[in-house]
Amino acid sequence: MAFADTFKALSDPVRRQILDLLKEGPMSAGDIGSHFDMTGATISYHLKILKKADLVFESRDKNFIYYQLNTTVLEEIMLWISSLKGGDFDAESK
Amino acid sequence: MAFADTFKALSDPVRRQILDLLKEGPMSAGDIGSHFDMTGATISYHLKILKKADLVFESRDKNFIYYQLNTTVLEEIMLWISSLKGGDFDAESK
DNA sequence: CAAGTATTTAGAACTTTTTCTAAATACTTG
DNA sequence: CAAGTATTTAGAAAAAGTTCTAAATACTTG
Repeated sequence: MAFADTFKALSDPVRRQILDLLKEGPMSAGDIGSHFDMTGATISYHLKILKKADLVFESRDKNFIYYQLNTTVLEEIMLWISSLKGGDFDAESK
Repeated sequence: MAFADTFKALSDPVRRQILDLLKEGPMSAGDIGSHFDMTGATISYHLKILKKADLVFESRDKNFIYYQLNTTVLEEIMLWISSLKGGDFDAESK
């Protein structure tokens, strides 16, 4: 939702790992969970936070809910970070 | 120190605001504190976390401790984020 | 529609983070 | 060195975040 939510969402290692998994493509909640030693309920909690931060979105098919990366918000984060580095983004990348 | 510490450090709004302040240049702990409605002890706590994450470093002069941005770590963060966006950083920025 | 699978929600326990107050340390200068 | 200013440390209280178990919801298919 907001800038602050995105940073909060990214601050947890489990959630970053979930995002890494989703680089490969959409994945059901259950599949995601199978990569962790945690209950499905806990995974669901993390997915909710990622969803709230607009870092993922879901789509339903049959009995599954598939989660997918949403990278649009990352742009904003990159801009903020590069602003710390003293200005323009493109100018720095040679 | 580690990747995870950097994200943790960036997850707090106060700390992000401190980094924003430091864009203008080095600042003493007291000066930084004067921008917030918090005790100096709390500011000191946040500075410690930023320092541990290598996002700032300090230098002493007279009776003051000046804090300064250290942007080198941000590179790593940017790389991780851009990797989520499906690969190369420069290739995406047109 | 009943039974089964997938996922989420609720609520409690535990852990971590943030903040404060009070005291300690560090340095400067008369 | 004493007094003053700047900052940090310690420890406690409060707030926020993470995880679990148990139960609820949602959807699918025989």
